[in-house]
Amino acid sequence: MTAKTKEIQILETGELLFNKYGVRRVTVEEICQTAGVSKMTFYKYFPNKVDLAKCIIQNLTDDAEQRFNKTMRLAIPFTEKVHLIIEQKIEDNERIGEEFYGDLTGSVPELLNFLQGIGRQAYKRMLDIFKEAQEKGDIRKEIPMEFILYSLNSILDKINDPQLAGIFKDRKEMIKIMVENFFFGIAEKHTDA
Amino acid sequence: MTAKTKEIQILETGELLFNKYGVRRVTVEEICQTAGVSKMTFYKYFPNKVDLAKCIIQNLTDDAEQRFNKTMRLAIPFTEKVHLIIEQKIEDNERIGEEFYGDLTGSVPELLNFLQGIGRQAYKRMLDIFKEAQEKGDIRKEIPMEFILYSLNSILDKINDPQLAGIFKDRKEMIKIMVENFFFGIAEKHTDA
DNA sequence: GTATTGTGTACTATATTCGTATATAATTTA
DNA sequence: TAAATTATATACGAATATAGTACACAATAC
Repeated sequence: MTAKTKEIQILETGELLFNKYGVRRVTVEEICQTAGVSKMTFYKYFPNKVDLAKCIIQNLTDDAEQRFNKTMRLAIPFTEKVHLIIEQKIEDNERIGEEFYGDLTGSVPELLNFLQGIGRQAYKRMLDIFKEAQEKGDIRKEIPMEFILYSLNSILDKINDPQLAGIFKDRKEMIKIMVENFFFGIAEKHTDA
Repeated sequence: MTAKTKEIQILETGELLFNKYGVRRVTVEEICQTAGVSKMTFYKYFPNKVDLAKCIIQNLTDDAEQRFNKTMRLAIPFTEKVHLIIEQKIEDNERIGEEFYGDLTGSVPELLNFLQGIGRQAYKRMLDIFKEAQEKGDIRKEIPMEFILYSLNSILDKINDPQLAGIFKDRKEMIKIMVENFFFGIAEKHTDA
């Protein structure tokens, strides 16, 4: 039927189940049964459940990075680019279900560090892009890069703040608002680049 | 804040979590924490988790029955009534989430019997209504009531058939098609009653 | 053939969950 | 206020579920 390797079957099944129920509520055996794979095969490819989750997140992140780079290389005005990036960020977040994400920060604390690590990498990439944009004149020159740095960190932290989560109807809405506010609050007004 | 009793808080929390994750994946302690209730209080009102699930289903069923009776007492044509009933049935099904329902028939077999019992009660009520409808001329007289009985049973059985589940995109779609087919396949054609 | 890859079962150790006991706090009622 | 009711928090043993491994065997690829 499917010419997929067992490893890919496990990865796809994991993504499906984790998105639906979160990491905590899903067992290794359940993944195996759903994927049509024996437990031994699972442990051949992944040391444990949390590592599978990490692997899935890593794949999703790599995908997101590729799309991000692709968009950044486009020869379009900066503001337009930012719009595309925001839309992509929202799409990216939709690919990790609310339950999956909830477990990352809550019941499986090990994954929180992992995710924060990934966040920091993304943060560095963004910083380079902002520096470049500032040199090009897309971001106001008088804003210290340290402030942008601080603001970005602030956003990354707040994403996991339960108090803030209560203000918005869901996480996606929160991210949308925050990212839009961040970008367009610092963007130099200009109609074309 | 909420003037709700602890028992109602537990019931509402249970409905919420069971609908989202199914009975199997939710623990008693989780219900208690989410409901803001101690475990002792839980066991004061409910002997165990499965019994809570039963209670929730019973409540939903009672609600559905009330709405059903209300609709049946309306002075409108039979076909119109059937349309309303179908819509209600679909709404009823939407109130029990896919995951909740899945656990009822799968991992928590005790609940299957319970649900089938409820199904049989509903079945008796329906039968009376069909008899009345047949006398009134809303259903073709030449159809033996035994066949209607058989067809109804057949539908109730098939709802839990995993093979059939694969044919439709989801359970709701399946029920909609089956109920519509059942009703309008036996309905006497007439423009008004 | 013979590697390779995968399966199925059984098994132990560990972790989770259940349900209860107990002592204490908060609230209601008389 | 005193007594009764209701809820909580913690701890606990028992039952259950899950993790991860060992082993013997089957299917498939080369």
